[in-house]
Order: sequence, then structure tokens, then C-alpha cells
Amino acid sequence: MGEKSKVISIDGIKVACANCSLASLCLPYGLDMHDVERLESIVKRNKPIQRGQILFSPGDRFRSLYVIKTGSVKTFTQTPAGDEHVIGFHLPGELLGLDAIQDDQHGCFAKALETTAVCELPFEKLEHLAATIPSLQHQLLRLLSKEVSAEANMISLLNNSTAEERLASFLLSLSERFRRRGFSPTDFFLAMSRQDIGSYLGLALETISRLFTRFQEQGVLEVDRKHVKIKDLEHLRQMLRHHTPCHSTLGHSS
Amino acid sequence: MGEKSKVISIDGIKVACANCSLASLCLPYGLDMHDVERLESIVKRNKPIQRGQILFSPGDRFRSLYVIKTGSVKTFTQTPAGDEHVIGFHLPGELLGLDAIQDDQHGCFAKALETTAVCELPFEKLEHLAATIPSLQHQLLRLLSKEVSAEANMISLLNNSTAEERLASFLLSLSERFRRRGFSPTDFFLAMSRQDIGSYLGLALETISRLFTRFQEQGVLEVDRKHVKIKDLEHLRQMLRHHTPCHSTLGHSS
DNA sequence: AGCTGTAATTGACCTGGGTCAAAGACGGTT
DNA sequence: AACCGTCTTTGACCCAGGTCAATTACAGCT
Repeated sequence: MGEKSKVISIDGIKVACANCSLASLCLPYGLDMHDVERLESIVKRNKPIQRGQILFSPGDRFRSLYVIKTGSVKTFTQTPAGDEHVIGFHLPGELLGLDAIQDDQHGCFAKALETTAVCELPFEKLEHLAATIPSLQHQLLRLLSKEVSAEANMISLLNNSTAEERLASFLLSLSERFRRRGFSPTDFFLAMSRQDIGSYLGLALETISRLFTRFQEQGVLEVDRKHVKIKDLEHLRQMLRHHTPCHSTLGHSS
Repeated sequence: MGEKSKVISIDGIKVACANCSLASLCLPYGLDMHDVERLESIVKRNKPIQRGQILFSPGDRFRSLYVIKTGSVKTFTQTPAGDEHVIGFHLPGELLGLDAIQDDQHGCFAKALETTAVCELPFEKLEHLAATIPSLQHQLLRLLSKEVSAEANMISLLNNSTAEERLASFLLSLSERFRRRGFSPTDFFLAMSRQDIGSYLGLALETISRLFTRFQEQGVLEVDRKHVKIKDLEHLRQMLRHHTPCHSTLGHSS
């Protein structure tokens, strides 16, 4: 980004939905300029949160939806015994907190996996706005529905797939999500641990580790710690082709 | 209900949301009398469908949401190879088709498990109405959100539970849903096959069968074919208490 | 540069539940 | 009432992936 200088005033660039590269994945999708401005007027942009910081916890009063701007977040529950169950990973442009609308309180933790910037959408204001902007109401419903579909795919994956298929599916989901955000679909960093991936996919962390090794031996991946390079995307896709329910895509609201 | 007579005119009782015993589980929840009437005006009440009939299929253009009035429905996908993956079972008062809002087409089959009456809610009209009735918009978002939560619980169940815990959880979910609809929570008929239950819970049908036998031996259930009588609700609950994510309830939108 | 704690890898072993196969139990039909 | 197709039960066997344990590799400190 170059050093700080007086040639271009960073302050002059308005941090706004209208300028946001994620707009097409986010709530503004399908809104006209004027409506985006109205939406923008209710968005709160807080300072970024650090790795390990908690955005919300179970039982917290539900006030806002959140959109990841940069970084990533994992959502998870915790048993009385203290071990985590990862529900999902959220990348830039993805909405967080949709499950809390239901009973006005959050049902899980949301924790930053790295330094993460989020936009906060006060839900009451959002609802008011949606009532006067038909396309916003529609987009909100669409995003909720997308989440329902994504979770249904996840359920199907858990019900009908082997460990290999699950991890392949997970990697392809990440790949696709990175691609749509303008990052490399074949070369990226995993912000989460093997433990987290295992928990998310219903597998032991050792299984994840072994699979990474195997995929590497097969020439499908190159893995170095958190860095993954997909060498053979097609092979990865082949791994699912078996019992895939006709049409489906894995991944969270985007 | 007694025999048909001229003392009370059945025709005189308006088939309407306002009179519907399911209203508190359904969309009218939280609406005032006037708004319920407006909602009612867009509801289409088709003739009941028979066991085995299909309500919608993957790829069908999405036009309406459906609410089960009586009977039950299963939703499922099908692999190219032809075997079914059950996504969910839907009881009276539950909404169907929420995943289709997303891309304007249905992504699964919905098939009646028995003779079933459904209310049809043309979605475009519903959206228009929601824009002018704040509490309807809110209730619609709430129901979507509830579905997200329910599916998240399902994912957690699949990720972290044994066969025994899954079936216990399933039975408790049914029990609770029947209870809220005014039926016996401990004595009911399963409209679906062992095969269906297995598919839904990610287990082989043989496992379901064995578990029913075992639960019966333990004195937890009495099972006769499709008829289930829960003898020891508390024992069933105990089966989950282990690694339950602090707060959770299983079951579909209700 | 060395120390320490956490994450990742790898191996050995074991088990829950899947698969295959056969037999029994209905419900519907003529 | 005998027949047929479907659903369910039960048994025998096996394997994918979990668990336990030991080792290694790295990141962050001082």
C-alpha cells in the first residue's frame, strides 16, 4: 500500500458500502445508489478486533448482525466440559448472527481467527429500513435462505460422506469463497487450526492431519503448516462426484 | 367430532388463519386481528394431497412457501444413483420451502408421508405484505432464523453424537413438537420408515431398528411397528445431557 | 540463540456402526 | 385365506476413523 504520504489522503477515501469491494456479496447487492446510502447511514464501523477476541457469546442480547470486512471469524459452542464445537468459519462479505434473530439472543461464540474488521448492522434499524426498501427486505430474506441452504448442504455432507470427501468439500468451499473475493482460489492460508477444521467437519484432528499428508502424497495439495496450495483442483472435485445430491454448493452466506 | 348434522353448520366455520389452532406456531403469530385477515387473504388452501404425492421437486420454480396444516411431509434429495437423502420431516404448523428463496428454485423434493393438508403462501404477495406489516416481516425473519438455528443444532448433533444420542434426540424432538400441537408427547405414530429415520440421522436403517429394540429392552420405549410409546422421558433426556452445547433444542421451524 | 508452550504429525490399537444376508411380519389385493 | 411386495428385525463380519501416546516443529519470549 506504500508508505504514509501526503500525496493521497487516505482520510479522503470514504469508508462506505458504495466503495466496498464486497458489496456484491453483502447486503447492498441489488440496491440502487440511493438505497445503499440509506443502508450505509446505519452501519457502524468499529475498530478492528484482534486474533482471539470475542465478538459475541451465547446469551448475549442480540442487537446487531455483523459482516466481516477483512479477516475471519469462527463461530462455536462450548460444552459444560469445556470443549468447543465449531459451527462455521466466516470470511469477508459473510454475515454473522443470523441464528440470533429467532430468540433475541446469541446462541454461540464468535471469535476472531486473526485481526478482523467487521461492519455492525443494528438489527432494529435494519428491519425498519427493510420495510421501506423492498429490495433490501428481499436481499435480507435471500441471505437468510442462503444460510439455510448452506447448512442443509453441510448436513448432507455430514450424513453421507467419508472423511476424505468432507475435507475435499471443505477445501473446495474455501477455494470458491476466496475466488469470489478476488483472492487466489488455489493458494491460501488457513486461519484456523487442524483442531478447528476437525471439529467443524465432525472428524478428529488426527484425521485431518493424516488426510493433508495423503492429499499431498497424491499430488493434490501442497501443504506447509497453514499454507495450502491446491495442485489438482479437478482431482479434488472428483472426490465428491460420487453421492452428490444432484445440485449443491457448500459454504456459508456470501 | 360427531356425525354430520344440521345442528352445527360445518360450512359456517370459516377455514381461516384466525380460527386455526396452529396460528401460534405459524406466521400469524404476533399479528393483530386486522393483519391476520390481510395475511389470510393471500393464503391458498388447496385440496389435501395423498401419501406419496410430491409437493415440489428440485429445479421447480419457487413460487410459494407452504405450511403443513395436517399430516406430515418429508423433504429429501436424490443422488444420480437414485438413493434418497432425507433432509427433514415437517409437522403441522411448520414452514416448508425456506431454502428456495435464495435462488428462486427448490433444491429438494417434498413428499407427503400421509394424507396431508397444506396452506400455500404465494411468496411475492407475502413479501409485499411483509413490507407493510412490520410484525409480519419480523415473524418471517424469525422463522427463517429459527430454521437456521434448528439446522445448526442438527449439525452439532451429527458432529458430536453417537447413534443412541441421535435417536434419543430425534424422539425428544418429535415428542416436543407433538406436545406443542396438542397431541400426546409420549404416545404417537411415526409417519416415516426406519429407512427415512436412518437417512435423516446419518445412520443405517439396521442401526435404527437395533436401537428401538434396545430402548425397549431398557424400558425406555414401547415400540410396535410405527407406534411409539415413551415410557421414560427422563431417561431419554439423560442420554443427551453429556456433550450438549449448553443451550439447544432440536427440531424444525415451529 | 536458547527456552517454552502450543500445534501438528505419525504410529498402534480398538470399537461403533456399516454392510451383507437371511428370516420374519405386516397390509393390501383378489 | 392364501399370495405378494415392502418393511423390519436379527445375526455375523469388517473397516473407517476415533483414541491414546510419543515425537517433532514451530512461534513467541527474553
